[in-house]
Amino acid sequence: MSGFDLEEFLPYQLAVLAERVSQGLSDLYRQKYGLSVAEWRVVAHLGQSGMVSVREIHQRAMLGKSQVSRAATKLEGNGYITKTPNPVDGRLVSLALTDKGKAMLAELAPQAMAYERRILSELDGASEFRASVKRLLATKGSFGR
Amino acid sequence: MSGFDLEEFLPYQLAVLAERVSQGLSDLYRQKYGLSVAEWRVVAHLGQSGMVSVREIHQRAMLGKSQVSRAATKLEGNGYITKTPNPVDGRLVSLALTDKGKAMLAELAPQAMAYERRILSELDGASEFRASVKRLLATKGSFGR
DNA sequence: CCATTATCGTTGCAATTGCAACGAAGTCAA
DNA sequence: TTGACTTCGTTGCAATTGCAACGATAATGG
Repeated sequence: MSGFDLEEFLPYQLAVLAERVSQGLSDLYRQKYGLSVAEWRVVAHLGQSGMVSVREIHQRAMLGKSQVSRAATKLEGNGYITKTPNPVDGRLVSLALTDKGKAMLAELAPQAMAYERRILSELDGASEFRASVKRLLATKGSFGR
Repeated sequence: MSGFDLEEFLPYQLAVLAERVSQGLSDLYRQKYGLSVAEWRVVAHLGQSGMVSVREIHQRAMLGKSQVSRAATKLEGNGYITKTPNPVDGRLVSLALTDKGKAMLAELAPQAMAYERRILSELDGASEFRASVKRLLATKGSFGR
């Protein structure tokens, strides 16, 4: 009717694709460990960063402050991470993986990477696709304003 | 620490990218018409399909039944669409744009397409990127199971 | 024709979420 | 040092969401 086709519209396609990919991945860590997306991201981030504040994860993992705070509380309750006040700056709370948390990540990480490989194997020009994604992500600030 | 880098992880990148793109777009239609994402998708879908049932949109626009139902109710309340029981199958509710709804879409569609162009202009191999996205979307069913 | 089963859209409810407000802690300037 | 201002993390609250249950309608099978 109008010259607008939702199914050919990039923002829509990206939303659907991201949702699908995220869903498939979440099956991995939800089934076995009951993690939410936010919890998974916190754990994954801690895996590479060692000991970080809530704020740092909030910024780098694209999660709201509340999400990180609540995810951290729950992860602590399950024994996957520790929360300790930063001795230098009392406002900060340092998060770190426990041994149990590390073990969980050690099991999940290979599966996650295999999942990623499975997705990319659908593509011929996978490397160019990834480059495009990174290129778009590098555009700081929403595209709109 | 572990060999897992969240920021280089495709599912994460896709989620962030989709969120960003969606956010920028939503600024367009939220500011002027107060539409939610679900409402926008319903309107956009109706723009090309004419008269469709709730269920059809539910399937094709990747929205939950509840989302479509509630979006439709609100859109009807604002005078953008009509809801009429299907005379052939009494279970179905046919949705269609009103003139007011068509006018809104006629104004928003060009802006949305311009926004899409702006995003793609960030890329050199834009067409290949789009092809990859479509290719991945064509993979029916979550990648996981 | 009737009984069973399936489908559609709505709605109640519980869980999740974002937002704003808050207290605690730190910074800065006078 | 003190007072105003900023930053960090948590929490209360309202809004949004998904899920399941429901009533209404249609399809199926005997």
